[in-house]
Amino acid sequence: MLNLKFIQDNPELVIAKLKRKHFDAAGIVNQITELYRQKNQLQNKADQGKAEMNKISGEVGLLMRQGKKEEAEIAKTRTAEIKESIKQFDIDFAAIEEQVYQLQVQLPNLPADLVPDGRGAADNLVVKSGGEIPALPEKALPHWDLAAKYNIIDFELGVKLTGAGFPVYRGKGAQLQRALINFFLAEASKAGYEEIQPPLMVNEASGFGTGQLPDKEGQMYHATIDNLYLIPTAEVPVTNIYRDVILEARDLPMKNTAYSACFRREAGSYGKDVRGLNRLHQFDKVEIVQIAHPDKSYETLEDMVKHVTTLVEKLELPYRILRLCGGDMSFTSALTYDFEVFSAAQKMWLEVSSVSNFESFQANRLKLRYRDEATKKPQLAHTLNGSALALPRIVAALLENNQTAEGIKIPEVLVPYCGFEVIC
RNA sequence: GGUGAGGUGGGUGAGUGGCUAAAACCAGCAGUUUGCUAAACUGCCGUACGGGAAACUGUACCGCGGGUUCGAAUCCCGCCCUCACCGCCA
Repeated sequence: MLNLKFIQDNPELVIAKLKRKHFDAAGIVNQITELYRQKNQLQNKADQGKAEMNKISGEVGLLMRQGKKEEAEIAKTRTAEIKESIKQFDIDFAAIEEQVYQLQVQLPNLPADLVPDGRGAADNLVVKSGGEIPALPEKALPHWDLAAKYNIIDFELGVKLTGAGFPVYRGKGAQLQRALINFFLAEASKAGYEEIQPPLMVNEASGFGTGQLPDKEGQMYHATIDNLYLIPTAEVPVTNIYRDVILEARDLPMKNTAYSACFRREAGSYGKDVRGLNRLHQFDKVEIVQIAHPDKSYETLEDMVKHVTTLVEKLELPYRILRLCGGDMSFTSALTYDFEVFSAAQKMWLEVSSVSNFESFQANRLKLRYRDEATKKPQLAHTLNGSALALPRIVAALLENNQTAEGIKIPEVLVPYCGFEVIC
């Protein structure tokens, strides 16, 4: 959520920037600035009234202690009217605050200057690519057929146990999962991220803090009896560590990594690229999160992009990095880089990571601040996160790209983690 | 699931109607002293929203919401959460 004062002070800038996200903010921004004015007027009136009440109460207390009961009674008679007017001011004030808030949450984050113009996926800018797309033999199989052939992932069994989108990994398939998780965590630790093992369920306050609630409620599994939500990403619990926290500037950046299973209902996405591992209800992911000083957050973003780049390179996967255009970015992001790997049998680019700077958009909602060293005042920090990496599509690409007549070759870097070199 | 206790500032914890934004201690910050470290001493040490060029100042906040009262951290009602013990159990 954008900062209210910032909107108030820079209405034209907000409107102009949001145009690049193809969001017409003029109406909302104008309403906000008008309501803000009204809000301040009301607050002034209410505060004056309350100050008067406090004064009278003080006087009454003094008179009572002096035993001047009659004078105290006289003072009391003055309060009824003031009290009534305060009550009304407070009601109006709360109503306006609520209106402002409802408008405020409708505004997406402002895109950074680097964000390319464009409406959709076709307009994203490829900023880097690497690796080589392998030339597969004629009879190359898609990963779901390879999974069955080598008996490493059982989609049917998952349907029996739970439902579609909950595959069962077995044998070397399960070991490969574990190897990838350990590899990703080890790399993150090496890069200075503190490892976190978070809860896989969160409460409402956490869901709200990172913006899944109230708007995207339908995307999370909800255990209604206990009112807990299964996390769609470790970003939720890890970022919420810093909810309502004021950090010292010298402690920034905070760097955390976490492996977690991720649960997504994916309501409404049925039928689109859902075969095999392409889109699941439960999947594994290692996430990296940083809390950065506002002056440093774009350096931090570059740093995170580099980290993810080394991962796909070490896995020897053909990849490309996209800088998302205004129309394709998420509501909350200021700048996002998507990582895609090429899955050679499907002949498709698959998104395996999304690394974003949210600037203070998330922090404002989380009340995540740091103490400015010069002014000693709390300021909103910047939050960033990225996948490093999401497993299923990595596995899909690994299986498809590395298939040979002798079996599936494991990338060298993973062999120590797997304990085998080939799946056959 | 049963029973009991409790939610106060970064932490411990005092406060049961006005003199309490809230004692005391610890941590933290600045300084004095000291050959260094340490210790001792002195001062500072909440957040948000308003007003003000600023100094400064108004209001709100003691889990959340409501109520009683001239006045509520303190009394009443509802909700949420935490802890302890017992039972069950990985």
